Amino acid sequence: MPSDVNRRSTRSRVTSAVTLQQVARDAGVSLATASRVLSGSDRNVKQELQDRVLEAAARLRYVSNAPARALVQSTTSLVGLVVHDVRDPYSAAVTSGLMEVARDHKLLVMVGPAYHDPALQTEYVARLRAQRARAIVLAGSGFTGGTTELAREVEAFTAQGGRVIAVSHEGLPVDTLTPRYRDGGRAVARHLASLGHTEAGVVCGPTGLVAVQERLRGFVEAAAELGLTVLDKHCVEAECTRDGGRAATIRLFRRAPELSAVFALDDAMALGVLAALRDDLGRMVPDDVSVIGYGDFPLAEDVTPSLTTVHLPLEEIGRRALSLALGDAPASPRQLTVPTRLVVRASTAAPHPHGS
Amino acid sequence: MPSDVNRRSTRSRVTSAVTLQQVARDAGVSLATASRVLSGSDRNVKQELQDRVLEAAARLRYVSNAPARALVQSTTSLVGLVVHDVRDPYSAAVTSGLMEVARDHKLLVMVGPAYHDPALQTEYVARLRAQRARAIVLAGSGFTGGTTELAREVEAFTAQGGRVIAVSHEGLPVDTLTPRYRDGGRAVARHLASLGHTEAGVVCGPTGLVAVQERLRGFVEAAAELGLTVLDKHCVEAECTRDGGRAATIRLFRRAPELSAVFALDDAMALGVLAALRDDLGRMVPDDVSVIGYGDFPLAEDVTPSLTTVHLPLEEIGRRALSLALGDAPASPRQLTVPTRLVVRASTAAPHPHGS
DNA sequence: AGCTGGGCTGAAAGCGTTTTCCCACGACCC
DNA sequence: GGGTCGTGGGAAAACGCTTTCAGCCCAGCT
Repeated sequence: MPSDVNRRSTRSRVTSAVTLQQVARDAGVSLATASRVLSGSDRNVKQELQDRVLEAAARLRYVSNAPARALVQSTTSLVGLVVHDVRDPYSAAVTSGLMEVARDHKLLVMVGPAYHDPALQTEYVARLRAQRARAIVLAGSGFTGGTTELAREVEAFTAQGGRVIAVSHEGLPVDTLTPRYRDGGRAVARHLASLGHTEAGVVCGPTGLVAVQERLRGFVEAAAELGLTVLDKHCVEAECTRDGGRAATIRLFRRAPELSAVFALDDAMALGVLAALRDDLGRMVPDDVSVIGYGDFPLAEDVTPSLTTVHLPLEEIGRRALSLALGDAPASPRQLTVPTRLVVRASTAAPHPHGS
Repeated sequence: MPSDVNRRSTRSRVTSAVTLQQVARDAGVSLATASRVLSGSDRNVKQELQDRVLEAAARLRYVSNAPARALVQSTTSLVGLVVHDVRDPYSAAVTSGLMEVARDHKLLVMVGPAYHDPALQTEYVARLRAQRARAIVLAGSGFTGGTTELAREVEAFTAQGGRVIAVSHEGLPVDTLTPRYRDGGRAVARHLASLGHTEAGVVCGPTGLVAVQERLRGFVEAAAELGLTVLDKHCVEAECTRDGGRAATIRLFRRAPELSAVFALDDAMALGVLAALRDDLGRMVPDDVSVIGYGDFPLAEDVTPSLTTVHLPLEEIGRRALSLALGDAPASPRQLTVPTRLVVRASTAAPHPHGS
């Protein structure tokens, strides 16, 4: 075995990476043979040479240069994921599910937060296109409008052979995966009606978001059918945070102190609803007021009382999105859905008799 | 302008990506000139040619092939981040901070969860090395031992010119960034002592984790100095979750019902402590018992009562880690620290007079 | 014995960039 | 007016890999 290799691995400030050429030389074979052994080609290589190559590669801690590989194979093992904000538990759940699949396929995941900014999202897709990512999952929660630049960029990406899956988006010419938000809203109405509630208030997020619109719509539709009264003025809008929910609840009960149930269109807001009822309004949940959230984020189970809410299978969405992205491209964009499901916990109960 | 370019952009199932060669041809210049214009070279190019190239590039929606670029420049715009679990709020905070810096430098971030598994971590570093990532931040929270394979891999990465920053790790030959956990523990003891507490219990996470050990150590040291009694048997260990904290608290108060203060070594556990005191033990916080957490995760402010806890500047750690990684490599590995800080909220108060 | 064919190996092309090197062209100076 | 320099453009090499293609060797057949 040649000794110049050893010399190079001794003490220099920065050695450049070990190349396949070096492995080949070290094993006494040609570049081609080394490549065949290490890149899992279908060509046979005699056992002895194989061993020599593997041994040399291990000794030098060789890992193949992915960019070089990408260049010749014109495909990478990279996938991109665009989320709203990595700190947001919804984004985190989708990410986690997606990474599970990524690991099975030995793919690396590039994650980028878009903070609900279409321009950021577009820029990010462009950079993923430059990287020749194999697939992109857009899970930054869809806004209505402002997506034509994004659509252009997505088109350029798919044109060069990349696959894109959008979650809860609309207006993109790609496969789209959407939770059945409306079903969840309907289930909430059914649940409240079946408990005997006759009137409910809604604490609502920004109505510009598709997800919010759909949740509300399902709820209102079903409520109407079931005789559950939901007045427009009992539907207060606020920021999609705990504080937003709290403030909204205070406003809501100032207008309608007699309400026996509140539906928060998001779990974070539901937390605020609980806080407001307990700390600001002195109402017991669920004895005086029932509270329902939407999303079923990890803490929903842990708060007191534990939160009745609509479960979104976010990890499943992440898994499914990437699985789809790695499968064959369909002839034309598909609209796919995932089910939502009401999870009844301790924050809902029959209304207090004195109320009605 | 040649028309074969237009033809190619019409309707074929999968067009391969636009290349610089095509842009050059389209602009009527050489490959070299096109490259100089688009890659921000320092060579001058006459204004007219520049315009032609830029116009062609925009028209074709050209983005340069990052792998090809990486090959020739032998550097990429990719950085790797290893966390424990993307769903974990601590990991998320570090990630978020790091991504901020990444965006400023136009870097893409590859995130991988290691789930406290050294082997996974090692494999991940190897794959990032293959990608020729520019830097890696290891923020998967350090375990004691089992890291020699990881160290090897990290060394191979730095040998090929990559930079590595470890957060809360030990035993790696790279710059290490660690919160001053012990200071935080000391501050907790001081706070409790100054409120007049004379004895405290501890709800403790897995003692195998460096972070846990240090937090506890600082607390115990300072407690001893200040005359705050912390008996070994009042130090109960459990899983680092809400449920773990809850169960541990019940055990703790069965042994020592007279305790006026509990220090949970992690906020998630502190939530469990609050739940146990309220729901299982019927104690008021902070009137009957003071509770302190550690970590200051986003919800600490939102629970009731809001949680006094030790703030870890996780986003700052993320930012700083990547900034360090992008800076010059020091002659020898540095040990860097970030401050921790007690945040006093509503879960701590002077002990109830009837107790002492 | 001479040929054929199968099984392996190695030389070389090519992937899309950046960058070096060389050349042409004016301007400038003596 | 001829050399020298500076400026800007293009040809070609190089990056590290995969893969095609040609070549070698030996077994098997006629």
